[in-house]
Amino acid sequence: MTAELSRPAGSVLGPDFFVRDTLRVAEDLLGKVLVREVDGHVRWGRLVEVEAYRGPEDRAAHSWRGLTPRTRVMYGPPGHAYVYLIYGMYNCLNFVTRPEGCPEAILVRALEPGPGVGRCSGPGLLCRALDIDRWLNGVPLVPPQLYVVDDGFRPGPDAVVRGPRIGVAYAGEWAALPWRFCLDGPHLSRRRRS
DNA sequence: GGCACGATTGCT
DNA sequence: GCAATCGTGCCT
Repeated sequence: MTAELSRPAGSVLGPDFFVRDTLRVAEDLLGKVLVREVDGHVRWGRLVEVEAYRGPEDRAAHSWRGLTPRTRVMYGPPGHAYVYLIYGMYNCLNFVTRPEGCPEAILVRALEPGPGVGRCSGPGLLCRALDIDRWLNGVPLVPPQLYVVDDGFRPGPDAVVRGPRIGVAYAGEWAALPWRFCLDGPHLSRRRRS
């Protein structure tokens, strides 16, 4: 069987999708399918948890400190992967949004696992499950390596849950903004508080 | 060159 | 509660 046959059917999201307002893109990403292909082997999962980061004014965003070697990709064109190493042991995957020169991105925090993907709640484990590391930093989100597909699934009107972003308590007032978007279910990195 | 710390995770 | 583990950003 070929890689084509096991790819999810649908349209690939391009720069015109990611260039829009970052909060809007984050919400619209819920339910879309993240696809990773390694050596012709396809793995995918449905996006159920993402967070918006809007620099340089957003103190929680890496781009808060401006243009540095690490944040260069965030300043680049939309529809590219921003991957960084965290705590020396995990990678985190982001999608760059907004036009070139506007350093914003969306952190991918959890997937509903599809074929070839084990349970992977949390940005570090998700990257491990999909074989995503910093060598993919800066690559465009196009087939076959790494891309996002709209397969027609649409969350129900009340399915989207918003809340404060995880792990950014240092960011002062920015930490409280409801810029984490989830589809409630068993695959979130942290369940909604009762 | 040195040093503090992190958009995490799992074990005590 | 805390250690693992290392690149990044800021300081000297």
